[in-house]
Amino acid sequence: MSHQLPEPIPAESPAAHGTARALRADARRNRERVLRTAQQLFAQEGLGVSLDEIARRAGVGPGTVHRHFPSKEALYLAVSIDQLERLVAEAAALAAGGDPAAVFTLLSRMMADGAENSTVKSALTAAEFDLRTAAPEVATDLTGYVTELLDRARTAGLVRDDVTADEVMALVAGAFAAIRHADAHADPARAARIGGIILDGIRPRSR
Amino acid sequence: MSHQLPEPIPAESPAAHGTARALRADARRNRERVLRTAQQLFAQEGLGVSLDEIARRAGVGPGTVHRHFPSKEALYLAVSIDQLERLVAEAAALAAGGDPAAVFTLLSRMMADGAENSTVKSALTAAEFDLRTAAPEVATDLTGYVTELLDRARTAGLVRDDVTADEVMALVAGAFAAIRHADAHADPARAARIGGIILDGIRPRSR
Amino acid sequence: MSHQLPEPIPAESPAAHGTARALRADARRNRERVLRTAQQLFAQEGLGVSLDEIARRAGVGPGTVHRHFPSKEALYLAVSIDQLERLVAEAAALAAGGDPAAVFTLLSRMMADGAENSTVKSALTAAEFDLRTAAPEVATDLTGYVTELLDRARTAGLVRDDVTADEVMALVAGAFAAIRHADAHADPARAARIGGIILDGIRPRSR
Amino acid sequence: MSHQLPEPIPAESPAAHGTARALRADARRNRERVLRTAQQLFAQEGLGVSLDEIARRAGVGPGTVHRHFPSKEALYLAVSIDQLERLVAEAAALAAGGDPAAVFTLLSRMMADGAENSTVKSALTAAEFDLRTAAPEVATDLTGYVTELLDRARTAGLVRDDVTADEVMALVAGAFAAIRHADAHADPARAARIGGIILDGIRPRSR
DNA sequence: AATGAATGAGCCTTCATTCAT
DNA sequence: CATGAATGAAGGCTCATTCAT
Repeated sequence: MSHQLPEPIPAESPAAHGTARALRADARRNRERVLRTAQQLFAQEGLGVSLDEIARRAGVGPGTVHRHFPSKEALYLAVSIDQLERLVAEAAALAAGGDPAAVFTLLSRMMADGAENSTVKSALTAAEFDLRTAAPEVATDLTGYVTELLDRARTAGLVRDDVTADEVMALVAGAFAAIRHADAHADPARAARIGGIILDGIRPRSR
Repeated sequence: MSHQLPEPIPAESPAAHGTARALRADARRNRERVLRTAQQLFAQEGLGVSLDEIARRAGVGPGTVHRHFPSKEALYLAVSIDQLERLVAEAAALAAGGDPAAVFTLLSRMMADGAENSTVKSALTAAEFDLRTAAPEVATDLTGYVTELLDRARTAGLVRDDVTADEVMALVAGAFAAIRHADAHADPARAARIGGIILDGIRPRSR
Repeated sequence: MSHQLPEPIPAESPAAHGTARALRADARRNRERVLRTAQQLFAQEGLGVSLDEIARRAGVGPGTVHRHFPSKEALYLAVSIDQLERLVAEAAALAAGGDPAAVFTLLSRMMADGAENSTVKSALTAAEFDLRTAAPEVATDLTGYVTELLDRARTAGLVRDDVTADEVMALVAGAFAAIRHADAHADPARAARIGGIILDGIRPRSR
Repeated sequence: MSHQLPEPIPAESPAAHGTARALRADARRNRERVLRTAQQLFAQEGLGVSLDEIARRAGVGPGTVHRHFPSKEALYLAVSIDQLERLVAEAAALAAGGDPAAVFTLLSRMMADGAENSTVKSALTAAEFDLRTAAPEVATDLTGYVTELLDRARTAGLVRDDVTADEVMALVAGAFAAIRHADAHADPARAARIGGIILDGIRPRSR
């Protein structure tokens, strides 16, 4: 939402004839294609994939990739932000509902996402490029929702008193890594068990 | 005969103290230096660091790195194995003692190591190069000790019945990632808290 | 549609003359330049020349060489095949004519080529990389024509009965080496004399 | 003979005690070993072989190779000269006999040598390093004998009037290449046939 | 005099980025 | 705006040569 692309104010556009509009639609389609392709390839092969490969698979020239994403880092961040935004949308929906255990739903969902698509993991882990610096708002948005849901669960006695939202986020990143390490990508039951153990860790020690 | 150590007229030698007996020691020192430098740089910057950079920082030529470690993978594996071997040694010591809670000690130690030096994490995660293939014995040894200590703890009722050694190892890898994600490398207390939450997850739900 | 040639408003185009239609022509020119430079340098210095040197002398970057010829072997083969194809064309033309002595014309021509440009020699010698494997058709074509012309000459009593096409080819390679060894590259008369001696060897002992 | 190694005048040697003599014998044995190994490897693999490989196979350290042959070129030239010297010896023996056809014997022998051991070929071809510059005397010696034997054969009407010793040498180099090209190294009969054709070329056209 | 570790220039190749068309 | 050719700075690795022992 607050992260729209830098768009040259379509209303005021000096060239409002048909062809320009068509091109812009094309451009957007290309951008989308590159983004999607990059997401897949980053997920499958890691950050090592070359931009040429991404361009080839997206069916565009390398120059086109560059026009939309001026550097590899920019593309990587765009992919990450894209994924985060989806999570934020889910978090918002859960926050709108009244379930006190919604944090667990959200966290499970995050873990599952990460298990399937390790780019989310990378996105959150932000190991190589700094997502928090580049797109502070989305990250903040997500943390905000997690905080809200966490507080709600705490009030209901469903999570330990001493655990913070930051730590919970870190644990999600940890769950990704754990699932990945156990090669449990493809075994949802096993991935769920590992994620479950970590979630159990944030539950209160029962009396 | 012709291969005797070339002793430059021992009587007249200007430096007759112990330090003179180097050479092969020098080679070993270089190897050690490269290994240590690589450990640091891999930990700090990831596998992306160039061998030339490692050589430069170790104060040797690129060829020297190559002499000791004929490929980047070989160097990486050497670093990983080196670290694993230390863990195995610790695990052995703990197994020799009788503490039923020794798993927790070992796991805490592993997590702390990983927090300080994410190469251990990489070593365990073995994402890029396959450690399990290259040095199966060390990895097996470690798993063996973990299994032993885990069983002992289970017998004492200190861990859940349903958790396996593989999962525990995966959780350690997850803890590394979580600690790293929380930027808690440098904050031992925080790292300990995060690690603690994960360890709590493998404890039995108390009665 | 979206992939049409981007014609920058043809009506207003400042340069509407023929010369503007380059680009792909540029690429082809570069390819040609690299090929020619490689031919020369391989001929002068052997396969030892570095690709960087070839690039430098062709006035392009090393990457450009790589784009057109993905490996040194590929470049070498391209050079060789290029030369062979010219020979095959000549052989075809000679085969089309009716001269029973055409073999000698062809062989002389091959020797002269080799004298000027020892890459042909390398191409035929195929010492380092295997041309016969990589481009079997061209090599086969050439041998085919030689066989045909040789048979024709034999029928006319112009060559010994016992000499085969393979041996003739080998002798051509030998002539290259002989001419090269005598430093007769630049002295056509001398090169011709040496080549002539070898050709005389395949003529029947007269009676 | 005139090409003996630079030997520090044994008679005047300041250190004439036993150990020095023993060591010198060792050194000579090493030199011989390296030379022989280099000969083999150059012949089998070409100039591409590394000095380390030569050292390893000769059972000495790389430093030892360097002590005897200060550069790769020096080693290569030493190998070549060594081979040439053997040819010169043979040529001298043939010149001492009275056979007018001795040139053919010598040339056949040279071709056979080259077929078996392409270093001789390289030595004569002197493609990469310039043998004629580095060791003019041996080359001159050989050419001298060839000239002598050639003249004698010419007088006896066994060779064409117009062929020179230089050309004959070049043809020998050509024969090496031809034999090599025909893959006839291992097929002496075939190699002989190819060599024979070339020799026939220098015979007078029979009346 | 031999050893073999160290050096470092250079090789082939890759790839993010720029730019002419 | 898209294209894709060109660029050129690394990267990993090799190897002739030097040098401490």
